[in-house]
Amino acid sequence: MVERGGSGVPGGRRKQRVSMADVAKLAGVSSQTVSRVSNGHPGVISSTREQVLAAMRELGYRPNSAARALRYGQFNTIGVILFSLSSTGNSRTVEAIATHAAAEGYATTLIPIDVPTQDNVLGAFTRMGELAVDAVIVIMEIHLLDTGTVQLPPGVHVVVVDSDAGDRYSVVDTDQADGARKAVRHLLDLGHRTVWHVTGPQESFAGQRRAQAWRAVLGEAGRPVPPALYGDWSAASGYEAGLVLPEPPDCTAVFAANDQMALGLLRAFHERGLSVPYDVSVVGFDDIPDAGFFVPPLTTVHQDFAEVGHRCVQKALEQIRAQTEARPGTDLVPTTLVVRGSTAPPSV
Amino acid sequence: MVERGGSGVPGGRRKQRVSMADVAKLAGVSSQTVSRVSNGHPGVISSTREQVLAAMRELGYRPNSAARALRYGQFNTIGVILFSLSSTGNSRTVEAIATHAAAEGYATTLIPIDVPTQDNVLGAFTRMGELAVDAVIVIMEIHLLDTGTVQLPPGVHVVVVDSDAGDRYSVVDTDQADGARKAVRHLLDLGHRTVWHVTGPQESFAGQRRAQAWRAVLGEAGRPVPPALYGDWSAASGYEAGLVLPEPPDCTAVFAANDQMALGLLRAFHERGLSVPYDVSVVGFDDIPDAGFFVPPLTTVHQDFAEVGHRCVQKALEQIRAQTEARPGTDLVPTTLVVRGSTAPPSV
DNA sequence: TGACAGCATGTTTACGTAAACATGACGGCG
DNA sequence: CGCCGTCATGTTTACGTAAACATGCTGTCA
Repeated sequence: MVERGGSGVPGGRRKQRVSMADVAKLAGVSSQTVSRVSNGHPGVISSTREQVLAAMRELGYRPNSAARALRYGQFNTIGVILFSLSSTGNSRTVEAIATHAAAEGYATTLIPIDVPTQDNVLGAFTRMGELAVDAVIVIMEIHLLDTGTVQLPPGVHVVVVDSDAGDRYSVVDTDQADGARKAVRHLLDLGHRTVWHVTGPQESFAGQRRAQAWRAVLGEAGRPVPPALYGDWSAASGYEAGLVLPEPPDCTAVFAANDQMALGLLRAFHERGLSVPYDVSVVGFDDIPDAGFFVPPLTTVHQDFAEVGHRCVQKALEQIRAQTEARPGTDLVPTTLVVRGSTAPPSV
Repeated sequence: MVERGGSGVPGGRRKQRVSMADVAKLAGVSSQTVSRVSNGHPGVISSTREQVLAAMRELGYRPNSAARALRYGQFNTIGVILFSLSSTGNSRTVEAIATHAAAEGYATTLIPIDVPTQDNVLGAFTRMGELAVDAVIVIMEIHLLDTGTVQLPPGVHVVVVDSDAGDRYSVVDTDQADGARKAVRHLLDLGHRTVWHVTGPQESFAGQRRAQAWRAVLGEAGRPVPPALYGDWSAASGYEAGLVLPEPPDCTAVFAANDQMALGLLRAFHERGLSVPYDVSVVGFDDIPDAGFFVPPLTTVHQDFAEVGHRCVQKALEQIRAQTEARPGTDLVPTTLVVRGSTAPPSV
């Protein structure tokens, strides 16, 4: 391949990118015609089109998306701000977002926040303004955002996941409360007198909602409400909780705020010589792929992360296309209870 | 806020974006001076700088990254092509990529491939050419890529994860073989006569490597090589395998190619009334966060996904900065064996 | 036959930024 | 006192694309 000589660029780094002008020159047409071919516009006679396509192939032409974005004022990109990708649901939500966005011709840009301090979140939002993004999906406890200082750049649309900010933002979330209700009611229906609860981290909105619902169901049913045990989503914290829970018949049923903590519980009970589900019933939340293979298989609340991601993209695209501001409101994705082997009527 | 009147744009959608020219007009300077302030260039007297900054604040100016990218010929973005984000390690690798990229001022764009057919991969690569990306990290069995038809756009740098394509691409991967060796040796050292193996999917490069190493270690030690049981990474497939493995003393040790299949094994053995580790020892691979809370806690090979992601970014940035083509070669990240409660000397 | 519609294609311009070059004022030194 | 270097700032231009407008040719119908 020969170094292009005609380029007026003096010395240094040669230009690697093939532009429309290059294609146009080779095909012997104007760059506008190349543009029309490139975008499939009508009004190009087929012989010309063929010539242009041939030139494109020969030079390996690819449209420059920066120039396109500049021209159109759009990036065809959705940004996702998140704290951690490792947390159970996030990666599945993000995957769904990326897949659906791709199907709509949008790319997905990740904006990770290593430590969820106010400063970092703020920084991410600031950076985001400079980022090539048409809309942003925030997967994070929203209370980190709303100290008032954080100003979203205008023209950027926002959808939020896992949050109580439905009054200010457009929110999509799993119906945490309903899921938790299903879990607790299932245990009560089996005949348990009451249900213990291992919570998520206290600053987690999802965790709070699950705990609230747990408390509410017990209250409505007139059952005693045992003290909550505080976990942090990790199996380790579930294990810790499992070691300090009282023996049956004081505790015959536990609702863990997620599956990993439920796993920790299972291990703790196993070590204590308590049989699940005969001595103690355990219900989790999330329905991670492995949940069916715990010992025993875990009864849990299934979250449809894919649907959450899907709706996020829908909402974001709606906003982009309609040029609307985020319409506040919360969109709840329903859950289902998956009954497996970790729950049974109390044996006492 | 008042609709700007001076804009020559007729009718329709008003321009939302504030440009340097707007800031310049308000501050009473040229747009070049605004550019200098925006980029922290020297040679702007502080009073002028203040004026410009004030104007920026007042108008809410944010640099337009499309224009920047066009000017610089760079996007400050790394693309990640992947098949699934849900697979154990991928989400952690991607998270590490995103974090390290962000630290270097690069955004991370996800290019998901829903079904790993040749067509789709090809499509992703084609799209990628149009995508605003300076380098690409491919997390995927590479053999899907190299039928020869797939042509990477020139000027895009590539790093590959989980592949044997070290002769053509720059590859970063966990040292699969060494990890598997450690697992098998650990079991032999405990006194087991031989070790059974539940593999990953046959088209997985990582799975192949682990299986090869397993076979090699047994061969070197002069032990019989039992038939491999074929799994697909899922706990379900591990469970299936666990149901058909022979009773001790024919089978006293199993090496599962990942932790989820090991989990399935544990459940199968539990159902069969076999005690782990007294009747059968089990070793996994990955060291997922929950592995320590399986029943019993799983002995497994720890993969440093974060390091893999880190090195990917390093390599990608090296290529971008040096304007070098991908230097072929494989960079292996070491593993560690984490011994927990699922392995013990054979009781027979 | 001439005017005009319709169509393929070319030319101009703008998108927002920043490098390269131009300008002009001021101060120091011969 | 005048020349020139330095420094703050302005002006021009190019990056690649595509809309808007311009051009020129062909064929048709009055």
